Amino acid sequence: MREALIESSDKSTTRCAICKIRSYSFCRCLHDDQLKIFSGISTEKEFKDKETVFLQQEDSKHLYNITKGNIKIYKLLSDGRIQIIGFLYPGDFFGSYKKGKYNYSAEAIGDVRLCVFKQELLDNYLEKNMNLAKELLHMTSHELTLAQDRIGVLGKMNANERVAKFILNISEQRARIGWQNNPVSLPMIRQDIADYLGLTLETVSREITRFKTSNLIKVMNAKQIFIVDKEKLANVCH
Amino acid sequence: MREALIESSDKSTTRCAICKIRSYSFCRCLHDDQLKIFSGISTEKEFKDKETVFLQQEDSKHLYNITKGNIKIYKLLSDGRIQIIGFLYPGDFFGSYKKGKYNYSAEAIGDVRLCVFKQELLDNYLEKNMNLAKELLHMTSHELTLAQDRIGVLGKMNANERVAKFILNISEQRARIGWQNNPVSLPMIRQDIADYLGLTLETVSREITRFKTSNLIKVMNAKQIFIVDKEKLANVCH
DNA sequence: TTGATTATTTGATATGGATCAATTTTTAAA
DNA sequence: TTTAAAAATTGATCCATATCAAATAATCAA
Repeated sequence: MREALIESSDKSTTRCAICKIRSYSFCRCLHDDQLKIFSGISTEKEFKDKETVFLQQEDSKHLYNITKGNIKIYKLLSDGRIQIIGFLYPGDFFGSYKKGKYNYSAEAIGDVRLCVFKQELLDNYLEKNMNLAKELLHMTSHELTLAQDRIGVLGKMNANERVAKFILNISEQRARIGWQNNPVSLPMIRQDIADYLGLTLETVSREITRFKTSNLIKVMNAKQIFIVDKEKLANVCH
Repeated sequence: MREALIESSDKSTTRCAICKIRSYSFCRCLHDDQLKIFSGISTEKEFKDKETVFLQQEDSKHLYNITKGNIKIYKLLSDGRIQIIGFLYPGDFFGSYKKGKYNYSAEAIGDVRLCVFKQELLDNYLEKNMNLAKELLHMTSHELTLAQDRIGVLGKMNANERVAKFILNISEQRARIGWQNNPVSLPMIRQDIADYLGLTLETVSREITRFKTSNLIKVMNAKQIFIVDKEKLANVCH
């Protein structure tokens, strides 16, 4: 778990002020004068591709906010089966703001930059700032609705529908943070998509091929997918 | 959607003070003097078996807290497929405390009593009471971890494991609110269990029969299951 | 570059759970 | 009670997806 501390406390007083993803993050509710204090209770760290941020069984001491790159959070069954809970984007937070154990493991996909909050410090700050508490509540609540959507996908949808929904979701997610959303770039490998959708990598590959054959998408390369007919793709999954 | 208003505002000033499930609910953080005010911003309503509390597409205006009975929350796909998101117990809350649409539909299982909060009123009260906001954040965060656990179950576990985990979860849930947890009583029908676990009712029935045959459980009747060997049952699913 | 490793696609076969169907049990109504 | 309706069980068959296997493509290190 190599971690590089990027900015010292001296400079970091202005880190939040110049943060490019703040408008997508829970700290967007803070006023300019609060940002200075807030910069002080967080540090920024970098992680390389496949580097572990934390493991499920570890004591939870931090809350993380993604400022650059993607994170995958996953659960491991005792026999090695993996379930990926989510692929996270800049502005998403993960970890835990209360004591206990982490509920999942977190790993970097590609180069990642994270804003790290110590639990107690964040908790203390919440105490003084109702806006932040409410914003965190809103975002956690939103996470919950996303998780519930996924329960619906995994419980009732077939392979065809799951893959279609995945492609559309990724596209929407990217649009949300102002990134190019067509072609959709998939930073994760097929095995990860499979572990996310509760399928095997072979099935994922076959379904993508099927969408390609029926001209709903174009596969530029394994990690770049161009949506040719968004409407038809949407019809597949609802 | 017949709804019976149980207590008038006059008497309700003490309703929270005598509430038996408050210690399991997000309002447990309130002091005695705050309870009087809190009673004023909520009303209690009763629902009968199979009665709808709200539907997914409706504008979300209320947050509900269960004081008696069970609620099932579910999603409906366009072709009629149902995914049950959760079975809720006294002390659990559901609905929405922010404007928008409900993310699922809610229906009573058996006779149910609910504490109903109007969004704006609750939101205003949150503004004045940091403890309550933090408690709601904690509980929402806990809901999120439960939802993530379910993603793991639905994404990676087979029928055998899902049913075992379901029985154990229900048992633990009941223990949590101080109810008898063995034999486990299942208030919902097999179809509901199937729609919760992403299986068919036939498969659920067969798996229960299998556990019965291999002496892990005793089926007193369809809705009462006695766990004979908790350890072995737990070994099935982790 | 070249070989080695990793990722992806495609094919053949197996299987867990769905589907279809019939019977039994339980619950509710008359 | 008796009957009707709903819920649950059990059996037979089918199919979507997993598994096993091989070929191809992309990436990385030397």
